[in-house]
Amino acid sequence: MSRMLTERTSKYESVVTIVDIARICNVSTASVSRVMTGLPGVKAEKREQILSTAENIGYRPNRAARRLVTNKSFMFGFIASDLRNTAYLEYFHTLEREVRREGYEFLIADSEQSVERENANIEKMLDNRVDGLMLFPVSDWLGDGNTSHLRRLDLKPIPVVIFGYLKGYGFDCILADEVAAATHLIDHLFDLGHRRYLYVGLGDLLNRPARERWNGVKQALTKKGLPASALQMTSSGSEGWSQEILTRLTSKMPPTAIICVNDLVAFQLYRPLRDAGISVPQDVSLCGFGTSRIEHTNIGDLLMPSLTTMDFDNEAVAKRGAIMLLDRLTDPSRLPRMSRVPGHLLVRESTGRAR
Amino acid sequence: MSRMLTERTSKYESVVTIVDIARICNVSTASVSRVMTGLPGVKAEKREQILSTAENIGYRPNRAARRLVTNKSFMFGFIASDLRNTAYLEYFHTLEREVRREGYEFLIADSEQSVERENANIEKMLDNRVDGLMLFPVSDWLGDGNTSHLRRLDLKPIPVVIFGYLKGYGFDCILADEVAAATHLIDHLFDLGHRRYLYVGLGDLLNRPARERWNGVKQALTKKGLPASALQMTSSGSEGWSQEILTRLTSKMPPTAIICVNDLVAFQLYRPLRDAGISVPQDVSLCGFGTSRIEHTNIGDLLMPSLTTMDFDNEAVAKRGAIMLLDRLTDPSRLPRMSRVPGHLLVRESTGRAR
DNA sequence: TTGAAAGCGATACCAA
DNA sequence: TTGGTATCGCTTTCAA
Repeated sequence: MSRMLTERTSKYESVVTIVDIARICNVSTASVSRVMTGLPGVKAEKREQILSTAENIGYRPNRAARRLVTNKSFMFGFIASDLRNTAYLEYFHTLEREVRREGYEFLIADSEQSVERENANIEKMLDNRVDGLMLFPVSDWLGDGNTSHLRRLDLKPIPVVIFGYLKGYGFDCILADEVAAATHLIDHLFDLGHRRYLYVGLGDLLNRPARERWNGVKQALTKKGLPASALQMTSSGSEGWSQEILTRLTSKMPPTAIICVNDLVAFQLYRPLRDAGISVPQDVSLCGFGTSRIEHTNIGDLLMPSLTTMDFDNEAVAKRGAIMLLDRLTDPSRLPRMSRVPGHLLVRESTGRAR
Repeated sequence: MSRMLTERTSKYESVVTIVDIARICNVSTASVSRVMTGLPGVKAEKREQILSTAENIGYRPNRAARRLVTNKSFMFGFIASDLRNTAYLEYFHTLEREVRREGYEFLIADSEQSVERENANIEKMLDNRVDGLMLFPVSDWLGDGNTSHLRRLDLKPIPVVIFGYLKGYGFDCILADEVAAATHLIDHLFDLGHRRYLYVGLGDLLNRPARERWNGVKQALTKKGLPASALQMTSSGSEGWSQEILTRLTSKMPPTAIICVNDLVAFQLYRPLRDAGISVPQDVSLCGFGTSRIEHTNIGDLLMPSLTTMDFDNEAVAKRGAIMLLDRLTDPSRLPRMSRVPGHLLVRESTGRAR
């Protein structure tokens, strides 16, 4: 602290407070505060003077002090289940834009797929008295139903929007409609004449979106009276499972359409299929879920053939989520909602008529 | 505020403070504070009692109050020049890991390529009294030298690390060595027998990394006594410029190697080249800069042929940046440094011997 | 329309 | 090893 004071006498500007302004303008700190917070009850002339001296001496309100007395932080918390996933960027970007005009700042934390870390992050956010929380729950990825630590959060009078699926709590939820997406995809393939399908999952037996996609595929096929075959893999290299797929493709009754749990998995099939002399979509149709983008460029568009996929509009999800949070902020007593955003089919080159 | 109080009597837990603990344990708030901050000078027995009652009644220190009195925020600021760029994720992820154990939280903001917004973000961070700031300057992208607003930041006694290039200020800088990277790339191609090169930039005449890459290419070629030809484009669609490239490739003395300003630009050439019947690397070698990753998967690896590129280790950059910040935190008087991290060449299928 | 003063919830100094 | 208390910068009654 004392070093701080000596530093202030060095090259650094000193920090000014409302007391300085009050002294200069010969008014009370109360009046300065009224002006700074935009409250009425200060004569226009004084207001002007206060505003201009504040500007002149470079006054900036101390957020910590303001937070302490108002018990509001003017901050939102954003907790991602795994920030390495680029989809969060799109979410965050949109969310930030949506609430920026309301003057909120963002505290961000990464749970890295760990329930313990998620809990610690929530505690941090509460310690900071965030005015609202956007939470991408780890439970969506681990699928072990381990959500009891969220009970404590539910007891707090703070608006929370869950970006994912969670029931039994008083939170608003927003998520993509995976089942409907799977249904659309099957419809598309069915219309092209496909009757034998192969679903390829990858190390995602517990992952909620992947599970819902698979369920959606099964339901849709069952409704059409068709059998569904799934390949669930856990390895991360493409070696083993792509080999297995090739084997099935060269069997007596091979699948004519392959549905991958996500675009990335589909991408990894391009090379093994080409090396085996199997053409897409002439020999087999290929499609995925969710669009992999890098700076506005769809990777699935670049590949040859370009990949048919069920795209989810992350921006739309984020916008709806932001609205949910803002709504709850103004009316904390409203009933919690769960909202599912439909995806849309991007038909590209990788799907064609069944041979 | 009154609503808050009524709410506290409803389903929500009430908020506890050190006063509550002090009363229950029959000690002063000073002692409680000492225990909570881990300071010595409290008898073991009392310490135990305080700790357990704190645990029991669910006490959590109020960050705002602590910040106000200590004049430290225990927060770092992270200002990205454009968060839509996925590279920031890798940076943030690593930075967060590196400083997490020190107990810092993260305030995040997006400048969206706007100097005005960058300045507003800096003000926000200062208002929050962040203990350190990681700034990706917009000037690196706009290249208009508009950095005067950073002077005010330079006058503050707060550690800042610039992730990018900036001179004339007292900040530490960390960035990738683009010129050396370009040199390596040329060396690689030269060794393969290439003598006629085409550099393809895209809407990045002002973008600092792109400029440095082009400069590096020019320098390297000049040193070898070779001419350099560049194509600078501003359109975002690949239509016009890819046509121009095809024209050059079918001219009398066509380039045998194409160097793209980044991987994404290279990706967009795959289709037009294939459609024109030009094979890579048989007819022309192709390479880029920077690796485009989606969740650990290198896109350049998936494409056929896979793309040769100069990769930059964002994790290494982030780690060095974190160390710089931590170093300056402990010794504010050290001289500012500028550190360049070398890239490394990923030789893949898209480059081969000159024909 | 104004100002005096009482907090907000911690920390840290000083005396005991 | 303790406790009393001033303090951080601001908001917000309450009286004037």
